Amino acid sequence: MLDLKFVRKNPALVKADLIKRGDLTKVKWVDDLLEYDKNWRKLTLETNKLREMRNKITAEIARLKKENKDVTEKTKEAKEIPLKIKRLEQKVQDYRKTINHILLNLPNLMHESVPVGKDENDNVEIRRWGEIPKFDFKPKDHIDLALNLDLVDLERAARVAGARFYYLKGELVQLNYAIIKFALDFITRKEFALFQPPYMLKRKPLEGAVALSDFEDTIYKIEGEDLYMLATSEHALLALHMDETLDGKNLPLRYSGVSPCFRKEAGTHGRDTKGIFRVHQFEKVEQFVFCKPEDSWKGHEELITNAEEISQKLGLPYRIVNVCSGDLGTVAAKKYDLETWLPGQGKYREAASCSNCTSYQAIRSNIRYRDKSGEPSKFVHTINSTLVATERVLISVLENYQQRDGSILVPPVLVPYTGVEKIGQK
RNA sequence: GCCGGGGUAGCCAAGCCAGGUAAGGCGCCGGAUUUGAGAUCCGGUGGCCCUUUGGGCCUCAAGGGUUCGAAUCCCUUCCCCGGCGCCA
Repeated sequence: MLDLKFVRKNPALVKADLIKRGDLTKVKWVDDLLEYDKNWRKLTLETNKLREMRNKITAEIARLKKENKDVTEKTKEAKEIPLKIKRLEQKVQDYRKTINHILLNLPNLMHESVPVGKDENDNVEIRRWGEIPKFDFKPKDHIDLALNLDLVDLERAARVAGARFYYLKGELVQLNYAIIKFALDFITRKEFALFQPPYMLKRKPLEGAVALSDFEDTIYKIEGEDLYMLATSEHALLALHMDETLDGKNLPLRYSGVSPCFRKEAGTHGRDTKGIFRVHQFEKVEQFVFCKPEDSWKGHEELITNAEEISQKLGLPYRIVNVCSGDLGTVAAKKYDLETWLPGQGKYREAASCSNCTSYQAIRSNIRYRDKSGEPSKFVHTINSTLVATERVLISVLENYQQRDGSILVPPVLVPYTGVEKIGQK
């Protein structure tokens, strides 16, 4: 979320950003926020004055008792204060809750390079890599390819778990783990520290990472417990340093998480319903960086470069788009999507996503750093990016490496991991 | 899941039984001293608010209660350690 002190000083800036996002209803919230903040500060001061008075009388009583003097008079005087404090405190808390609620629902400030636009159609392509493969036959989509080779079972998955679930089978399971291991080796060489995080998180750490609407739209809740299924290891890696003040000389902290990801995919009915493109669970290797504010934009470029390098090594053509203001999401200040070419669909589709969240997650999660002892702490910046989301990569490999006979060549860099050069050879 | 012991500042800890200004040590930062380093000495070392060379409030795992006053007493929850149980 935004820093209250920042909004206090720069309300016009915050409003202008909301207009750029096309989020006009929230513009008025900024004025409301300032009003609540004013009242909150006024009552906080009053409460503190009362506390001061109480503390003084209390100390007086302690002193008199030590001298064995009568305290009934003072005690009577003191008895009246706590009730007043309690009443005021309640109001202070109410204001604070309202303020926090507004802050939690205001989106991040965007970087100036974010294109203004309404939806994904306004995203701006900034570069392409790779030759779009030419086939001397009509390329199949990943569903036909996988079903023909008996590499997935979607019907039985639907019967036992529902739509958007799948059984991966045989060599596709091997390929899946080959990609994960390949990615882990890659990111280890880049000196990222590996983490396999908890696959469930409590509400509080999650609130530090995501927009509140995500709790309804994307995140699965465990019934009867304060636990939520992990939607991405990004959330668990952020939570790792919740409420901590990091030592500035250890920054940046470069982490990589590997985990399954569980998502409700609410509101996507009718889109990408077939196959394993949009599913309720998948595996992902993630990059996550805690850094100083002045380093986050450079870091953002580094993470997308890493994701691109993986696609290049796998030989998968892709393009990078700069996601526009209307499609950006609440927490990111800027986001690149990496879209790989899918011959079966004849278009580029999202395979990875790289966001600079600036201080937005750090403030929500209360993660600071300090350069020198005695200096005031500052909020860190956080950056996250997919390295590989395995199911999306599986689709891309299947479609780009398909052969006329329906078999699939294994990308050369994966052969050491799969032990075979071709999938589905009779 | 049951029984027992715990959670105090960046870290280690005293205080809790018996309510009355959060000891002490380490680390770190700054200063003094020194040719330099070390040793020594002095000061600092979380968050918030205000009329900001200053002042005040909050902070002893979290939340509530009792009290003029709670780290200390009572209740609830979370987490850690040990033992038992269960277990891939």
